[in-house]
Amino acid sequence: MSTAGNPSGTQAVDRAAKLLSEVVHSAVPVTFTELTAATGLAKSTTSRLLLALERNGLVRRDDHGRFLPGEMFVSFAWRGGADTSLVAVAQPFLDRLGKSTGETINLGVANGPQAETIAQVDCTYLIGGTNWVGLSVPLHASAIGKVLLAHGAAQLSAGPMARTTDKTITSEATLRADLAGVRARGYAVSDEELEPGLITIAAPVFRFDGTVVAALSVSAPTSRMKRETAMAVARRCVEEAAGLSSALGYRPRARKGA
Amino acid sequence: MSTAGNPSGTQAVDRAAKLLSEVVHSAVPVTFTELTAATGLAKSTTSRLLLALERNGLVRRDDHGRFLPGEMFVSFAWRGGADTSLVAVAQPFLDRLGKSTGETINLGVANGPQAETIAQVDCTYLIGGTNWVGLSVPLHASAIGKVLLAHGAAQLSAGPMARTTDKTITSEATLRADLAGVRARGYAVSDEELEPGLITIAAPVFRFDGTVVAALSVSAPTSRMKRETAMAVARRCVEEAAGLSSALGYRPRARKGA
DNA sequence: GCCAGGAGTTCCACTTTATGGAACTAGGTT
DNA sequence: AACCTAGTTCCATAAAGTGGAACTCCTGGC
Repeated sequence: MSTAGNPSGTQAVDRAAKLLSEVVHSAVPVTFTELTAATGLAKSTTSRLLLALERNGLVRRDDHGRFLPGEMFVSFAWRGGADTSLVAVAQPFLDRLGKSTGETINLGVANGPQAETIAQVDCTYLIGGTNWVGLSVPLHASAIGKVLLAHGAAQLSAGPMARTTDKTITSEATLRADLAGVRARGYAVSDEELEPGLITIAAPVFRFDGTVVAALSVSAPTSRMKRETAMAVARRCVEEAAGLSSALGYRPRARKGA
Repeated sequence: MSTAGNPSGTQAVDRAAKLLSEVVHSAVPVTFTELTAATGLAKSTTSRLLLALERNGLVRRDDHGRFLPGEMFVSFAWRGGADTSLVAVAQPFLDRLGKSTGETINLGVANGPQAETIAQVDCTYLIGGTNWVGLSVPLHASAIGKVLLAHGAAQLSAGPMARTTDKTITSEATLRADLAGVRARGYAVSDEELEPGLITIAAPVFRFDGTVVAALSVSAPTSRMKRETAMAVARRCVEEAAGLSSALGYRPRARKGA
């Protein structure tokens, strides 16, 4: 009647999915009336579809009759769905960042007293990063590690900080100052601190509750990462990390979602 | 054609939901063919419905074209859907336990060095527990706390253990022995260890990965909780806790789900 | 206690939309 | 190259979904 133009014939399912999406993406329980308004469907249609969704465990009602995501979502979440699918959610953001910078992109998380790379997009040049997925690097020397440290997502192990290049930060005071900078700027830089000739910039990925769960990074040889380039790259990196955070339910300042 | 007898007219949505359910509840990615077989739908129908689900972010395909839960599920999980909905999932189990014992039922989780009550069903007697939701109790003196401790879901704070009654366990060795008993028996008992005249029995609630996330408890005045009653109550409590665990995706011994 | 108004569900004639067999396309295997 | 197997697109058919109106159930006002 109004939306028109469905690629193929699946109106009922599409409408049901739209309702579901409203329910799931809302931060608070949604009322029947809000749903009819949001989707523009007739009351009768909305009612029937919601009943079907409820019957199938896709939505449930709270004690005021408002709609919440159903058993299927909850069960998925409890089964650890989130833990196993960070890479999948992140992929589009990595790809985009890779396309716009041309450099090697990585996603890293804390793994004990190290930073582990869990996803990568290869650079478009002949000279660049090899495959780092599965590799763990020292927290204090890598950009990803510094982001995780700066936001309390990882803790340094007790021992002294290993030196891997002559630029590696090994003093606790220097590191502390650097981490403060990371928080202030919104991104971390490792300028030949891990390997000579390698510059990496990394930005934090936040979860719904504001905690940092991962870091997104761009790595390039010093030859391709001059000061001005670095600024632009850092901005893009922060942008994509913010996009990913948002996909994970992070809402920067507001407490109640739209 | 076969299933027949739908309460009301929503075939397409029901079928789509069934497909979705297969995908979400499977431990591993599901192939197109498995889905046609599992649901008994025509290839063309399956194809159209899956396309619709995919278009709406309810399923996605891995690189082999197999189906996985989509962005909507992942996003829900990352937003902490699990954290906020334990009570909702648990409610039916609490209610059932409350109905069959008539006593005060609680659900508790670890909160720092204490056990916090997050849900309750009031007892059917005039004399019984007041409202404990939101209250935190010492780990070593409460049944819920002992369950959490016994399964590594909570850690005692460093200081000495506070005595609240003359039966409170305050020696580390005694507590350690008691916790071993909790693991062996499958439930914990606090017999006037928190408050004189109060007996509580608690059983662990497991998550998909076998870790304990909460404890389910039955509390009664000593006057109503004699030895034989206690045994029956403990059995019911363990039963319901197991049911709840199962709802959270926990599969006791098997690794692969049904 | 009764009536008014809002919220949601059920009914039913209408017709749009989903259905499934068959034809078709895309990979992979012998 | 011929032959499977897996999956998508087509299309006539009819079954399923649609929405307006009637109906039921609450809730609050007076």
